[in-house]
Amino acid sequence: MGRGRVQLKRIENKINRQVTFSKRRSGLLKKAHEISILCDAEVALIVFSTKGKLFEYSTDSGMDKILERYERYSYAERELAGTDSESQGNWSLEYVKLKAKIEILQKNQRHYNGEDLENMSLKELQNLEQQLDSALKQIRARKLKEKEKELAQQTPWEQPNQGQNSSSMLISQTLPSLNIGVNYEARSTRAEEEGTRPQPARPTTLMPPWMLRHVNE
Amino acid sequence: MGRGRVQLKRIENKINRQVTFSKRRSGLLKKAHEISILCDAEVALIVFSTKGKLFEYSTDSGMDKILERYERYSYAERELAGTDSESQGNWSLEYVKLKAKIEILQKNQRHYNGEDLENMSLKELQNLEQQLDSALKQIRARKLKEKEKELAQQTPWEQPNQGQNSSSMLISQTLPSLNIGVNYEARSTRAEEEGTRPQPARPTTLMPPWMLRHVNE
DNA sequence: AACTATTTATAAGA
DNA sequence: TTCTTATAAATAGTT
Repeated sequence: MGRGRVQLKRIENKINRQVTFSKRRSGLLKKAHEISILCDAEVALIVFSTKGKLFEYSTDSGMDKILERYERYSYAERELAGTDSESQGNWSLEYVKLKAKIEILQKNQRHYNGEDLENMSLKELQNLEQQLDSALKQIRARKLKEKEKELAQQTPWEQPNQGQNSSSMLISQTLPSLNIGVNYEARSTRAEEEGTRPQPARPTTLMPPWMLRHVNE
Repeated sequence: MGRGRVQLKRIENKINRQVTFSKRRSGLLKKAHEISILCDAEVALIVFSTKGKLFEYSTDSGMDKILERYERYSYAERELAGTDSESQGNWSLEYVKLKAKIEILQKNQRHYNGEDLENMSLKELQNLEQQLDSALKQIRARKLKEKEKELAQQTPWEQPNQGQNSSSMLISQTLPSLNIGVNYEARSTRAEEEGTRPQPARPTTLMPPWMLRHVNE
């Protein structure tokens, strides 16, 4: 568009190419934005220049979310292809497994949110209920503790009870029933999240390691 | 472009929006392709229609490669620190990122299990409590329904409930221990036109969620 | 799905 | 680089 037909061919003149890139890039971004607004679409656009500089546009839902959605969407189709296409790259297997693990975790989380219950059996539901019930108990115990602490802070003359010991003890006393079983422990030592406390060794895991194998690998 | 100025605003008329979407989409894809050829750029374009249908374009290097490159690029920017030992391989960054995501999900899940509450504030605890409380309500409602169904099945003169539900329930009740793992959520093949969330008839993980809990560690 | 009247995008030039 | 301008392209409204 402009003073001459466009030939779909790499522009050899470097300067020219750079200029055209700049112009067309902004045009492309603009149009991506327009379609997203006008048509209520979710758009993600990524452009790397020849020199490797990144330009991007994404609907306000955010690039990551869209890419995730894309992964989810296309993951299914790829998987149907079967093992051979995946298994050639050593890492892609790893990757796929991690993805699968995430899927499972997310599904699980939906269950904990009371979503997605349609296909659960009675037994599964009962287990889930019990689990949540006991979790609630612990949370309430903890809440109480927290409130006490708050109150204590309002009475400066009192020595504020400083016991995270006592609190955690209380908790584990309240709810010993679930933490039975095989101690499958393999945490990596990353502590990037916020409250980085040296978390007390976690007993955990009712599931024998061999069961975990599939998910874990 | 066309017989009237364009207003950057969602087109309310549904038909119109759909038509415009179709036209502009092809225009956008074309331009994406053009810039990639003319300017030798690497381009990835993802568009989800309102109805959730996916359209995509990517330079021949392939969508995955570009997305990977993107992740690497933006990841590097976001976390200048970086796990140096990992960052040499291109894929390992992806890997690390997934790992991190899993960590977060797991941490979350621990909270849902009533564990790891020591560092949560009162407000967080309250939110969590509320969340679990409502989840429990839903679970109990669902349980009730499932019980009813079970009862109905014990009366042979009644129309036998012909659900995939019942069969999967039977299976998971009979031999929960064997169907673990591996079944990475067989995704149903994507219906073309249906609504936003193509996840209606989810065919259950064969693994009971309460077992999955221990994926946690 | 085709057809234009117009608006936009942009290749060249300054 | 930025602006200007002639023209090619894209496309809104129509058929």
